[in-house]
Amino acid sequence: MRRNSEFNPQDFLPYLLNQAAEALSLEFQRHYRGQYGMLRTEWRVLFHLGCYGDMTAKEICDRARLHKTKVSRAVAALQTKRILTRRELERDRRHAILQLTAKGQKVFAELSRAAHAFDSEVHASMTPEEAKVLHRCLIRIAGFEIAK
Amino acid sequence: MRRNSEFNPQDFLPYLLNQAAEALSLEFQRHYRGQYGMLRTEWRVLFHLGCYGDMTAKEICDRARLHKTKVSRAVAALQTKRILTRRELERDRRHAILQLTAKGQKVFAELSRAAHAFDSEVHASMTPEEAKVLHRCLIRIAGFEIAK
DNA sequence: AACTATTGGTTGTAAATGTAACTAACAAGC
DNA sequence: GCTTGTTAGTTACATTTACAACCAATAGTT
Repeated sequence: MRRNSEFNPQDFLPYLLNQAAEALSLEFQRHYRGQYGMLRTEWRVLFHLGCYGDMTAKEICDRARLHKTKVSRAVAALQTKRILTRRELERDRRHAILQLTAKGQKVFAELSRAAHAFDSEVHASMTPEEAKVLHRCLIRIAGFEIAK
Repeated sequence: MRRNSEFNPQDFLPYLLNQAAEALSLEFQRHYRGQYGMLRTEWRVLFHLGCYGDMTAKEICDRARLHKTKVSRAVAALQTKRILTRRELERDRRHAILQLTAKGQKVFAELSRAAHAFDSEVHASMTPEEAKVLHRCLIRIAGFEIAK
């Protein structure tokens, strides 16, 4: 049996997008994983807290589009790593505000710097115009257009 | 503690890319998962066999950038689903050529059609020019430029 | 032929993820 | 007050994945 189709995997956007995302994620992993032994979800939680400031687990779920169990476990892990602490709200004890510790802030600052550098490096392979189009398309595909 | 950073997650390419990829993958899943109970890796293997024709597991690993254990298990699953068969090479019995059964070809044809439709739908949200730029950038990021 | 290395692929086991069920706190209706 | 519903979050269990060890076939060396 020969080639069944004129369809090329690289022309199928979900596939191509996944490959590109995987390539970048894998490479950036070494920063949070190698240096701090963090998992992807842990880095995401730290990232969101660092970028947006203190918030509840629920807010992280919504913003990062992560399931609550994933966030729950990541928060627990970050807690034992002394990256963040939880402060229960007395007016509604279901909520707990998560906030970075001093150590958490330091780690975030370092990873944030690495992220910036990494991002610049990736962007170096394209023109400013390309970068703009890419960003616009991805925002649209990710469905962020309304949310923002 | 307030916002720690001017860094916006949506400006971090690995993150944005991941969100976009996840959004599309999740949506397309329902075709191979809902209709045929396939896992992502199984669909990928089928996809590659369908697009490129018969090949060994190793070739699928290389092309699809999947680890051999993942492919091994996906192949086993597709075999019990009667989607593909393996034919050992007599001149080197380590290799086995994988090929789609008649049923496998039919399933591929259907999913391939769904994939095309899905892709067109996604592309409908951008101009041809944007699509070209997006494709070019993603190919570069995925590291396909040389491989192809 | 015997010895080592490499290759293609599988299997075992631990770690991570997804799903559903659950708990606790609050809110709303009666 | 009590009953029902909703929300935030955790836990338990099943599925999936990652990583390392493994096996069998071949290639390369002596």
